[in-house]
Amino acid sequence: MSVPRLAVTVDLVVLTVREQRLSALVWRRDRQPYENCWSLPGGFIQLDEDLPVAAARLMAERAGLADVRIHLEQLATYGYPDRDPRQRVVSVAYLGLAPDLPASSRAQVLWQAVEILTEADRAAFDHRRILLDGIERARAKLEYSPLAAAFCPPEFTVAELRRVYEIVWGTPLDPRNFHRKVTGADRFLVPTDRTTTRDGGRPARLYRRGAAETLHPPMLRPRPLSRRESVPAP
Amino acid sequence: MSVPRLAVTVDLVVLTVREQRLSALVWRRDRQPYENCWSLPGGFIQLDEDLPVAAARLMAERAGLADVRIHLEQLATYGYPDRDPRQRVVSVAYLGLAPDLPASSRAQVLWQAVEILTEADRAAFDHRRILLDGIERARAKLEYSPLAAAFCPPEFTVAELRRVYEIVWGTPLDPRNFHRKVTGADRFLVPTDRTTTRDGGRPARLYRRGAAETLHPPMLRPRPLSRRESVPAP
DNA sequence: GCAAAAGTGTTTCCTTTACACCCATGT
DNA sequence: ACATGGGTGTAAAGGAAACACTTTTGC
Repeated sequence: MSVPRLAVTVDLVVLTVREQRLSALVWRRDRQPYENCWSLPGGFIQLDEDLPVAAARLMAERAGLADVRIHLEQLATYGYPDRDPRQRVVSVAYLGLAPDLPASSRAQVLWQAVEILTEADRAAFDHRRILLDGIERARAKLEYSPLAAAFCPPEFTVAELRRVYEIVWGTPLDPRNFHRKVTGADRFLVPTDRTTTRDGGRPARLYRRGAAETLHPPMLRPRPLSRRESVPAP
Repeated sequence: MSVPRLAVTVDLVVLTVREQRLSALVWRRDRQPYENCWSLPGGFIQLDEDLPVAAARLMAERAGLADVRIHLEQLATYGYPDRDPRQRVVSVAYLGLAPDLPASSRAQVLWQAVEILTEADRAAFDHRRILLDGIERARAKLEYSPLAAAFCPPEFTVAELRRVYEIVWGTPLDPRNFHRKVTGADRFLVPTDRTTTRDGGRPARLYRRGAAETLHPPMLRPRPLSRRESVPAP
């Protein structure tokens, strides 16, 4: 028996926080299939190319984000037979978290708020599913990793970091308790000797990312409320 | 330019708890490459086959676990160019968690304790790396999901479940507090009206898996101890 | 001075931990 | 009777949430 060979792509879910919205980098399609839909930036991998290398190359070539240090991690692989009507394609999705960068110079590539992308399904292929998986991964990662800082510029204030959490999770957080938690977490933030007043009010200390790879203790997002108790009658 | 086409495989990390050890299902290789090494069960995907379908098929064909309800989830995808010396192969790894089952009838497929597999590197390809990733995923999943029960038979006691946690994490747990936590977690366990004395002592209630997909509150594994404090002088 | 945002202290509540103690079986 | 493991009660310790209050800037 012969071994079937398939086309393999890497697709990129690149997220950022801009204008108070969680946004993703999308490609506006101007031809079939899925003309006038959006798709994730991506492309075929080369025969001699490792997967993370392909992801970095496509980040430059198709997302227009060359020479930018962006956190990139593998998300998942999608391969059901009819996901691309032209041919069988297995796609390895990567998740990228970026600070608020200018979009690519190409008009075809733009940042778009994720609510707009996910509410009306104008997505090509199964890219809405992939985007949703990437968003959920990002939300979960903020709890146990210091990756919220990947959405921030190299130096940032605690309040800016808090706004990242609030926007990605869609939940308000207490500024005082948040401050204590993140400054107390082990090697999450390293203070600089500089401050800024760019957010108004009293000058805020600027921080840089620390060396932590996981957060101890974690920053748990408020849960909807899960216990079976109700208020007992008096 | 033409689209490169690659061979795509699914490889299986199937874990179980047997004889007080976390064990994986491995294939004993009797030919080149990597003759006399172990490899993970797996195989090429078919052209018209979805990835989870291929994983289920290979679980039956190559792992010898047909008609067994085993939790299967995608682990990660491995694709660096030289991982298979014969040809470029991209491999989508799946993680399976199984109760203590008899091994396949085929002598080539057997359960092996993971410490033995990972300590001396007699692994084919990058299968040691894949196995380690699968083990870490399983350890992490026990915290936030009810998947520990996937290692147990359909009906099990709290103590049997606790032994799963202890063996997978390699940590002793307080039986009393463990009992309270798992029986208190929302829809983790549903009590039956039956008991067993198969572990000796007072009869223990038998439970079945509940409908929960995540654990609230989570079962956090004891952390090594991370704070920077030391004992201050009096 | 006043508004605005940063940051600290304190109280309350709740979860987790440690462990004493009782329970129900096999031998 | 007594050994063995199952299961409950409870007090102490630790962490999170709520929020009053102080600090430091811009205007």
